[in-house]
Amino acid sequence: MSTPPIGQRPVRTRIAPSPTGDPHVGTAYIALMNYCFAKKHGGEFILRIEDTDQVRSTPESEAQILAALRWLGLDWAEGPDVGGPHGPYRQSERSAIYTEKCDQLLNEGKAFRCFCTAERLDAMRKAQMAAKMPPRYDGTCEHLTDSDIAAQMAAGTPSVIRMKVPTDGVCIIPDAIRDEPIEIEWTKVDAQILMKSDGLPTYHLANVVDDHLMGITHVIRGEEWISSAPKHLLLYDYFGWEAPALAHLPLLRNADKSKLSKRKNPTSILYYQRAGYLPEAVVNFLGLFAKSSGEADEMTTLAELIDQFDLKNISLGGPVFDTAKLDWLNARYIRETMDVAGFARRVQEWALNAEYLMPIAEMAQHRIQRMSDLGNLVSFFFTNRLDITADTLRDGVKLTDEQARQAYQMGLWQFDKLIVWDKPAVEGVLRDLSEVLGVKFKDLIRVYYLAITGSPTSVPLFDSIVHLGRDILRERLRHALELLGQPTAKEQKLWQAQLDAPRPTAGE
RNA sequence: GGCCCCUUCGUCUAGCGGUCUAGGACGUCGCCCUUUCACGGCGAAAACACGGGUUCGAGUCCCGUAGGGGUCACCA
Repeated sequence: MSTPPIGQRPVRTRIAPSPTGDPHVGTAYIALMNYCFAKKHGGEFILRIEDTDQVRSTPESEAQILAALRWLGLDWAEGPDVGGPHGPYRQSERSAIYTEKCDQLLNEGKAFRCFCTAERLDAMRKAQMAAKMPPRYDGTCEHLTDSDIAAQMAAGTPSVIRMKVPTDGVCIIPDAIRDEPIEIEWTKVDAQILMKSDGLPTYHLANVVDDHLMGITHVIRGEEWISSAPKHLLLYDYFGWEAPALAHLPLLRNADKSKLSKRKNPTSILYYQRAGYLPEAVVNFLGLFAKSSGEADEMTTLAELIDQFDLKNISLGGPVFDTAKLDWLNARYIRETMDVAGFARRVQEWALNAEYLMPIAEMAQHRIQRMSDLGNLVSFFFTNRLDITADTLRDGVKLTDEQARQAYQMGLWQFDKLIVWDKPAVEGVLRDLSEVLGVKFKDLIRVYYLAITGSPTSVPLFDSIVHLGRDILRERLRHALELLGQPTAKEQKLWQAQLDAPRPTAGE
């Protein structure tokens, strides 16, 4: 019945991704740290899907994240696909648990029902900002009487549940990779919404409840969570649970030091896969951020990484995700860890496999006379960066350079917005773009053919884009902009406005 | 802006008061090897953000300043 203190229990860590997009290298990095920590201490690493955001979560994203982590070799002992004693491992299937826990807080007076509308809260925050005050919930609903609440409920007014927070004192947050604990005053902590009006919990509630129920002993997560750590610690306290040890890892950065983003860098694991990186090289590269390199060879196996793993070795400065060293490592894995036959096999697995080849064969079959024509026709499917110049992009093009640059930049924005990645969606973006730019569809398509395939004529464009995937597409468009000239901040603003302007036949 | 985190070569980092005229790796550049390219070998340029303390002595400890980042959602 009585659980031993966390320090005496077997280590259990988790990765808890939200399935709202492509599998991110940041997720892989955090997962690797959790994985290594657990293995180092003979513990277990588990996977939980945090899909309480009904609007943005998709099953496709979940499947891709699982596949990506598997590809990297970070196996989990428990998870939505493999089950386990603490399931279900998908938060959308655990609603009843959260409702029960939340009701408990409500009954104990540690949380309260709130009927404030989004509009009122918006106005409130604006006013607070204007008055140079930190935007915080103003407590309007905190002291409603039971009859007030009953009346509102009876009237069917939508409501959320918020947690109560102390009005004075400071929250001490011990952090496993920092020498001193972090301190945050309780007055700086907002009355966080625990339960949304759709009846699903927010991250804060679900995360705490699940970490406890799943026996997580160490929460190793990104630095972006530091400021909400007091809420989590308070929840553990409210429930009378011992909080797990916390460790906040520095965030991976773009070259300009901002938080790693797909706008400035390829961030999808799928991209690195498609670009021909080996999973062992990717893991090795990510592991370098947590390994005190000293004089030792930086090429290390996952086993060595685990063996030397220590949270204290992690540098606190956010590392720039610069893949130059990844390229070098990948080259070494290619030439040092496999013989020729092994290398040939890896290449087959990479892109010369039936799954990847089939759609290409379908597109090419009716466009060639000899099989030897295939190489020139579809080589763009097997390369990362195209070997082209600015003049390649102008071959027979009716658009001006400026229009072409707009077409590429706008495409970059619009393709990123697509939730479903299929042929009609891709075609929709391009048709829409031709309208916005006021150019013939045919003329617009040509500049895309050039940037994507490197040739003015090739296999069907929309299918090609779908098959290449959004990451390679993004890279090709970015490359095209590099060649033709990066849009200035002014141009970007202008073009963005042009896209946002209402149109008679609005796409999307 | 408030709060919080962070700060050694271009990048990843070693350094935990004296051994630092600051070490390694990637990248860059040069030379060598070589029918090309790559690999490999040798070598070079390249950093302690700034200002105050503490100390016999500071990259290492303390305090400021500057800079960067994160966060302030019915997203995680």
